[in-house]
Amino acid sequence: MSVNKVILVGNLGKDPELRYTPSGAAVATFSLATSERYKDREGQQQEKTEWHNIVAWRQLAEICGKYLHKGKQVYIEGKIQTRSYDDKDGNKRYITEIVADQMQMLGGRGDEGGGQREGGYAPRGGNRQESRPAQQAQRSTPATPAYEDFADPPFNPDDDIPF
Amino acid sequence: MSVNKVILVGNLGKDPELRYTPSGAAVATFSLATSERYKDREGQQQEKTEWHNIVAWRQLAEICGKYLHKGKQVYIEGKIQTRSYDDKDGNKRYITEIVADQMQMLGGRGDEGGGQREGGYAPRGGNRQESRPAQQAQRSTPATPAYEDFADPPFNPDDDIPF
Amino acid sequence: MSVNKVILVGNLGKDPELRYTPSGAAVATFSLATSERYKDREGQQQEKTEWHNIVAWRQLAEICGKYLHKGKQVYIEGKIQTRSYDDKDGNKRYITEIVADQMQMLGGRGDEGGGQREGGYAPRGGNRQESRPAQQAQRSTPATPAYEDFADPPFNPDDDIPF
Amino acid sequence: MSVNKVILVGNLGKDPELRYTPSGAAVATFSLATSERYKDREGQQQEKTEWHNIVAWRQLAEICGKYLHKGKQVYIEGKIQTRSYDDKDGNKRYITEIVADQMQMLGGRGDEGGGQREGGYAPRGGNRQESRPAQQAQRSTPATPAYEDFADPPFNPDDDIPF
DNA sequence: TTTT
DNA sequence: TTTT
Repeated sequence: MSVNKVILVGNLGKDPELRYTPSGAAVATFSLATSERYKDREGQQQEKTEWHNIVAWRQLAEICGKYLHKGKQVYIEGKIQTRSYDDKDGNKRYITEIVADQMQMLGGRGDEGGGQREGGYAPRGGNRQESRPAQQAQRSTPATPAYEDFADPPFNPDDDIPF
Repeated sequence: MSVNKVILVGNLGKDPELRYTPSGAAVATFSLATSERYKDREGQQQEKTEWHNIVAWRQLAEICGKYLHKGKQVYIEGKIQTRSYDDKDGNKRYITEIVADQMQMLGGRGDEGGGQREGGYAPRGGNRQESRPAQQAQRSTPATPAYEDFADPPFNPDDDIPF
Repeated sequence: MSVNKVILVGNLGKDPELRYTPSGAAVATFSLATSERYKDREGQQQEKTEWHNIVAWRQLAEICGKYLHKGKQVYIEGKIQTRSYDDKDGNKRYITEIVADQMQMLGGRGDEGGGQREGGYAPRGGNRQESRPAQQAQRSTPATPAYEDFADPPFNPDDDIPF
Repeated sequence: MSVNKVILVGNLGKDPELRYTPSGAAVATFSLATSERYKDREGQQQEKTEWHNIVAWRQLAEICGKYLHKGKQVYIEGKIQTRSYDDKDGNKRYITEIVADQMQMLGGRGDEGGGQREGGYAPRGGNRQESRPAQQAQRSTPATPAYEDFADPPFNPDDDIPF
């Protein structure tokens, strides 16, 4: 019953740090700058930069560690998460991070890209029919497209297409 | 290198239609209304309604078919897709649809809910260590949280947590 | 060259607090809960709640103060912002907030609503021609719609429509 | 009570077309490509391109007409809108467009940028107090930041700041 | 019609 | 700490 979604386009302040948990899961962290321009009361153009702590896990972490670098412009989609930890004086501290579930490299040539999703999903589908029913080819074309016309299951257009 | 994302909150115009492809994949379709209020030049409050064609596949289709109904308020996240088809006169026609990959029921109690994603993802992880290393419990609390402090891999907080 | 966008659907943890700056600007603050369900390693359904600090300014603050209350479900669109302040021991602390620029009440009847934007924008347009050229009514209908067919300038459909 | 939001990152297929309505409002139109990669059933990498019809009005239209060009990578935020028109045979046709309300140029150097919003908003604020109350400078630093600590009204940090 |  |  709720939505927690963040969309950022910004530049990395440093190269990502890639680490591994004891059980072997990759985790990449980096900071991302977004900036906003505004005019102050003297009418001067000013700029204000916001720094975001980005965390990526598993396959997406590996890709971030491999392809991102300081200054790179990226699109990040994820969720907001606040963790608590105890600082050196034993006080509870909070840190807010963006847990990425999608990353897109933007802009530069020399930047090989492709959208990347978190998680390394298993392939869909499986035992699908190779043969297409003959009558499908003969179906008439009604004014309203029937369900057979849905040409595109998400993420795997070749899978399970009914015509 | 691109992003195609739609976020809608609106109400169903009718009950969803749930169908199956020849190979057995579920597909649900429904129309969703969003409305915008504005003042016309006479200063009268006006309302303009936009109708969106929503398509959901597989597990998400099943959930839509089972739980959604006319009038229900939902959050939809997905992508824009334009399909072509031939109308009864043989002319090429285009229809733009929103292929949903997330749906959230909103509003009413009596609406059991929970976020729903397209696809029925397999569980992550697998062979994870059950035992937690003893030294983890003794670690000091540095000013900067270490990677062991990342408490929350996305979607499966219990999996692969390093402390 | 950057984007900083947050979209939340959640419920208020308390009634909003509405205050005014010395110069008279309204500011509303409230916390918003979003929750995520997941299965732990014992296969038990678990829920994790994230609390977001929301800040709204000016007209949007007034609306939040007037219409929102504890438990209300809302859609919030805004940006992430981290402020620093000095705590009682003189240490620099950081707090991350969502500065709202749109709010939508969701769900309940008895909730009069309508999308609300930050800022109290001035009306658009101004000296527009009341008379519509006669030939507009006679224009033919080409296969490709001309610019005159754009029926809908955003947010104010009656303003500046060319036909 | 509804949300209709689109976020796109893609490349222009052609230079934008900039036109003016009879009453003088600028309107820019262009098509934007987003592409998705997927593996077909032979395991071959495939690409599917989606073309979006973008419409921008007024000040944003002028900026698009001036700075965008074929191939340029942009971020677009807007809403989905379907218009109807009559084709040359007198049949009602529908076209779905994205009415942009924000545009960001991405990527290229040689691309002067800055976020652009639809509408040419009037400046906020106005007669604000120049002098800051003396006691503000002396306030103590409580554990919980008070409202006076809100350092940043959106879009105009210098306006109406209470300390 | 773009881009990788 | 980035970028324009």
